[in-house]
Parts: sequence; structure tokens; C-alpha cells
Amino acid sequence: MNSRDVNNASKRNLTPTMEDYLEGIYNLSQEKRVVRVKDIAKKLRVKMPTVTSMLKTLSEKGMIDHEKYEDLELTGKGSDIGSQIDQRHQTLRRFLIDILQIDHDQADEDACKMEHAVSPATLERIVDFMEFVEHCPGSGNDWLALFNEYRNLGSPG
Amino acid sequence: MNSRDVNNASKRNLTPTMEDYLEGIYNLSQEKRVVRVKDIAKKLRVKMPTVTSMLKTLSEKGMIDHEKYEDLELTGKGSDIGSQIDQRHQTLRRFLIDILQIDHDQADEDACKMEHAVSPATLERIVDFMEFVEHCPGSGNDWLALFNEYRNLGSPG
DNA sequence: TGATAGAATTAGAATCATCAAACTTAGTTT
DNA sequence: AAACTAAGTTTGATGATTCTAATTCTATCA
Repeated sequence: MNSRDVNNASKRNLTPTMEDYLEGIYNLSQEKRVVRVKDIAKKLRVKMPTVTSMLKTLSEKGMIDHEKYEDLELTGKGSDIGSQIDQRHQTLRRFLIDILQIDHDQADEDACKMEHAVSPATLERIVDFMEFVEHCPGSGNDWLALFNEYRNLGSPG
Repeated sequence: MNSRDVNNASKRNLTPTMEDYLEGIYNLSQEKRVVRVKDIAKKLRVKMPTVTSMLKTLSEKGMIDHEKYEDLELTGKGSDIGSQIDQRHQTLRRFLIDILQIDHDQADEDACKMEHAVSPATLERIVDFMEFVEHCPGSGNDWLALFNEYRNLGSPG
């Protein structure tokens, strides 16, 4: 261990993968009384041992409370981050579906990757943008319907 | 090596990291006569040995031509993919800058991550969307300017 | 209570991307 | 040509994420 103190795993930032686990666990804990390793594995599309080892990592980072073979729970910090990532996901999903008119499955898939790529500044701007579009600027016409028409006809009127 | 033939490295799809290298090399080869390991390292923000080992991988995948200590060149395939990723980057960048009005540096940073996250369908829809906005629908007023105003005043007229 | 099925964990391995340190090569300078 | 410098490479290591196979635990059922 050298002088660059970048090495303390329990202090380093979360990787996108870790964020995904927190988001998944957050969602599961809202759906069910207890969160099971099996369910996390299913949601994240990995095998159970992978989950077990990630749980260890997340415990060390203070994101979950978990003792071998026992129940697991997000800590306050873990829950905050989980819900924050979920929030990003929902925002991007809405943008893709409502504005860009992407189909739901594709939107979910894209949102899942984009949630780690988009900066807070850009996400905020997307929120502003959706608000703006939904309040429909200039005249009373349905702006989104125009985009739809444009897409279907290939060219604007 | 078991029955799941997913293991043949030279056949597996490119990872996002490999795509980044191809994009970077593609850009460098447009700027300079010869592409140097040092420059790739600088552009990708990694050390030279990392580049060397990635060059080996990309050679095995048929993306570049490269012999030890000698010049390197993208193959047709490598060049196609490099330019394709660059294209994605440029599209996303334009969207972030022109539509969402994100500042250039931030836009570049975000585009760099988003280029691996966004599906072809969504990217195409973004292109449509920009086209639509730039052809300014309904009446002749400058729609983008309205969004600007909305952002600055906090609420629409 | 014992047997058993299913859930969770450990052990051990592989892949990917990265680095520092040490070494080699190529292209100048003198 | 010998020496030097900068570029490139090899070696060996680490961390992150994943897997399979083997093991351990828990809870239920007969």
C-alpha cells in the first residue's frame, strides 16, 4: 500500500454496477417485506454467488446491513442512493417514452444504462425540458402531436 | 473450455472500452499522419502499457494492423466502427448542446458515456427530434428561444 | 425428530481494464 | 559509431465482476 490513498475500498465511490445493485435492492424492498438474494439475482440477471459477494462489498461500504444467512436491509445511505438512482431511471424513462416516443421495453433498457452516464446537470435540464414541453409553449396546439405527425409523415407541413 | 462457446475472445463483441479506443484512434488518424501509442494514451487518459495491451486485443479482433514497435492502422472494420462511434458521439453532443443547452465541456463528457448506453433506435429518434425542432413546428416562432426563456424565467408565459 | 429441498455461502477460477517498474528499440546527437 | 532520449513493450500485480462446483444452513414436512 503506497502513498496514494486511493485504495481504501470502503471509501471509494460506487461503481455503476454497485449503483445497479442498490437500485435493484431498493426496488425489491419496496415490493416485498424481505429482500432475498435469489430475487436480487433474478432482477440483476446474475447468479446468487455474485450477489453474495456484492452484498459483502456493499456492507463494507456501509450501504446495507447484512449478516450471513440473515435478512438484509439498506442503510439510510444505501437507501438514499438507491432511490436516487431509481429517480434518475424514472426521469430518463419518462423522457424516452413521453418525448422521444420510444417503446417501453427499449426505454427501460436504455434508461438503465443512461442512468449512469448522464451528469446531474444534464438530468436537471431534461427535467426542465419535459416541463417546458408539457406546458406546451407558443399557441395552444399540442406540440408533441406535431412531432408525432412529423415522424409519421417524414417531413413537416 | 465448456460447451458455451461464448469464450472465443476474437469473436466476442466489443466492450465499451474497446469502442472508446477505436473512436479515439479513429479521431487521431484523422488529425495526424501517424497514430502514436503516446497520443492514444493521452486521449484515453490511460498509461502507455494499457494502450499496448489493448492494441494487442484489438489486433486479435481484426480491428487494427499493428506489429511491435511499428506503425498502427485501423483495418476497414476498425475504421467503420470507430467512425460509427464518433458519429454517435457527435449526434449526442449536438443534442445536448443545441437542444438541452448544456455547456460544451459537460456535453462532451456526457456524450462520451452516453454513446455506449443509447440504443440505435433511440439515437435515430434523437436525430428525428432535432430535425423536427430545427424545422420549428407550429407558427414561425423560434421554439428553442422559448425554451431558453422558460429556463431563465422559471416559468412559461 | 429427522430427512430433505431450497436458499445462501465459500472456494476457486476466469475475464477485463488498469497500473508501476523494468526492459527494449528506434531515432537523434554528438 | 557510441551515447542518449523518448517511445514502446513486457512482466507481474491489483481490483471489479462474474461464474461453476461444492458446501452449509434453514425451514418445512412427514
